Amino acid sequence: MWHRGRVRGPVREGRGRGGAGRGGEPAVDGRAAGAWGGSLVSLEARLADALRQAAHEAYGVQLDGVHVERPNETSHGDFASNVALANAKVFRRNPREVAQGIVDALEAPFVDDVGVAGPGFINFRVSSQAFGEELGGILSSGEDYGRREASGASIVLEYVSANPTGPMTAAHGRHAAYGDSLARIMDASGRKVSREYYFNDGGNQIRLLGESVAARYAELFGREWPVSDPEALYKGEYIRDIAEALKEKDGDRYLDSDPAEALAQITPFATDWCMAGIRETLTRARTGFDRFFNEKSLYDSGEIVKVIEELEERGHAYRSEGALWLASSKFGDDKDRVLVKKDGSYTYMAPDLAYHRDKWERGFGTAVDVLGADHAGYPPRIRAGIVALGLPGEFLDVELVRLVKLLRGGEQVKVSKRAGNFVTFDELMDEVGEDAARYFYVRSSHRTEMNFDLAVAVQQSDENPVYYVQYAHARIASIFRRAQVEPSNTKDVPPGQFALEERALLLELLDFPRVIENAAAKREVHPLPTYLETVATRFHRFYTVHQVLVENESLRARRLALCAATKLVLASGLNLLGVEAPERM
RNA sequence: GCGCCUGUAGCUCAGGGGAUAGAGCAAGGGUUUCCUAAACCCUGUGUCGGAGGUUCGAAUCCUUCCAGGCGCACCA
Repeated sequence: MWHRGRVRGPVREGRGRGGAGRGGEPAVDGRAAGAWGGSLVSLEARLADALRQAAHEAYGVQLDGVHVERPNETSHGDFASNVALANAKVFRRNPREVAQGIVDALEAPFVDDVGVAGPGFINFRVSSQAFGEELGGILSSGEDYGRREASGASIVLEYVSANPTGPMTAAHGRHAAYGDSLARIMDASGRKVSREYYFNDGGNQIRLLGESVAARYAELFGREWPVSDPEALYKGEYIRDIAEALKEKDGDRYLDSDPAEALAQITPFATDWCMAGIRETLTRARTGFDRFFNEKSLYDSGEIVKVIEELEERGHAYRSEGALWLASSKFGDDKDRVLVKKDGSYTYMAPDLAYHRDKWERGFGTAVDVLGADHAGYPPRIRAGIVALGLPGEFLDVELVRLVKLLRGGEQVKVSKRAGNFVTFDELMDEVGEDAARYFYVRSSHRTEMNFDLAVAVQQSDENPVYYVQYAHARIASIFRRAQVEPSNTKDVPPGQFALEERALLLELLDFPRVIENAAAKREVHPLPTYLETVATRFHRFYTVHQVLVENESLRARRLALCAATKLVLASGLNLLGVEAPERM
C-alpha cells in the first residue's frame, strides 16, 4: 500500500501558496521561503505544491485549494491530503482512482512513502533526511524559531483598562492574561503591536471613591463626613487602607476644610493609590503596557470638543431633550446615543470616541479593544461613532472576554467591587502562583464563560497542566546539564534514522510557527496551551522510550539536537503566555 | 421581546466539513540497577443539548426548538 514517490530533481520552492488568497492576511498553511525564523519552506507547503504539480501532470487540472494536514492517527503517516476527496467532482470519478493517479505522478524527494488510503486520502511519510534538515532549520533559527519579522501597519491593543477605583479583581486577571499573551503572540507573528491601558480618573465612580475614602478618613478621627448617599459608597477593606495612608500623609487637615475642596485633594490621592496598586499587580503578573492613556488628557487637549463639533458639522449629531445625541442608528446601531448629557457632562462614549480617533491619527491600522462581556452592547455604538467620523468601521476590532465565574467549593462567589466582596487578582496569585494563574486563565477560550473554583485551583495547583509543560522543559535542561553541553551550541544534526517517537515530537515542533500565526490571526490565545501540552506529551513519551545520552556519538548528537529544539519551542511558547520556563523543578 | 455567545466523558475544557471525537483532573491496575516518577503504560465512560436538512461524509455548515450566560442607559 505504501510505495516510493518518484524522485526527480530538486523540490520547487513553494511560491504560489495553497488556498485562495485571503485578503491581506498572512498565509497560514503555506509560507514564502525565509518568512519564518527558519529558511525552510514548511513541509506542508512543499507537499501541497508537489500535489498541485502532480494533479496538473496527471489530469491537466490546475487546483487552487490543496490542503495538507496532519492526520490524528499516526499510522496514517506524517501528513495527509484530501485533494482527491475534495475535488472528486472536478475529476468526475472515484476519489481513490484520482488519488492513485496523483500519487503516480508525484515527485517529492523528501518523501519516503506515499500511499492511498481510506476513502481516498493520500498519506505521506517524510524521509529521515528531510526531518534532519527541518530539525537543523529550527536550531539555526534559535530563539527566533516561530517568529516572523515585523511588517504591516501597527495594531494598538487595548486591554484591562480598569478604572482606578480599587484593586484588580480576579476578573481583571483574565483580561490581563489574555491581553498580554495576545500581544506577545501577535508580536511573534510579525504584527507590530502597541499595548495601551485606558483609564479615567473623573466621572461618577471616581467621585464615589473619593467620598468613600473621605468618609473612612473622617471615621479614623471619630468624625463624620457629609456624604450624599451612604449606601452607594465603596465598602472594601482597601478604602480603609487608603484613608489611613491619607491620614499618615496629611494628618487631620481635611477635617475642617470645605468638603468640596478637600475632595479635590482626596480623590486624586485615592486614584493614584489605586493606580499604583494596579501597576504593581500588573508587573507581578508580568503584564506590560507601552502606554497608560489617561482620559483626562483628552479633556485637556480639547480633543473631545473637536470630535463633537466635527460630528455636528457632518450632521451626525443633534440636540434633543437638552442632550446632544449621536445619530448612531444611521450607522448600524439600534438607536441613537447620548454624547453630552443634560447637565453638560459627557457620557463614557464621548471621550472614548476621541480616544479612538486619536488612535487613528497616531497611524494605527487597527485598534483591537479587549472588553468584558458586560460591555457587549458597546461595540456597535462606538463603531457607529467611528464611522460617523469618517473612519472605516473595520478599524475597530473588539474581542469580548466572557465572565469569570468564581466558585469556592462549588459555591459561587459574588463579585461586587462596591460591596467590597471580591477576590483580587493578587489573592488569586497568592493562592495558586503566578505561573498557574496565567496559564489557567488562558487555557480556555476567552469567548467562553469560565468557571474558576478557587478551592479546586489551590488543591490542583500541583496538578495544574502548566507544571506538566514546565517539567518537560526542566527535564531537558537536566539532560544538557548532565551532558555538559549548551543547548544553544547544539546545531548539528548528524544523518540517521528517526524513531517513531522522535518523528512524532519533531512533527509537533514543526507546527509551532503555524500555531502562532493562527492564534494571532484569530486573536485566540488558548491554542497555545493546547499545543504546548501536546509537545510536552510527545517529549515525555520520547524521553521514556529513548535514552538521550547514549554511547553512539551521532545518535546522541541527533537526540540532543531534538531536545534542544524542543527546549526552544517550550521556552518560547511559555514565554508567549508569560509563564516561566524553569531549568530545574 | 430583540441581538450576541455557550451547550462535547463524572468535573474543567480542546477539536469548528473528513478516516476509530481527544487532553487534564477524578477512579482502578502496572512501570524505576538507566538522562528528574511533577513522568510513562494499561483499563472504563460519550444519543458531541434535541429534531430536521445540505453532503460521498456533519461534533463541525443551514433551519428550528430546548437550556444557560450576557447585552439592549443621559452607568462605566
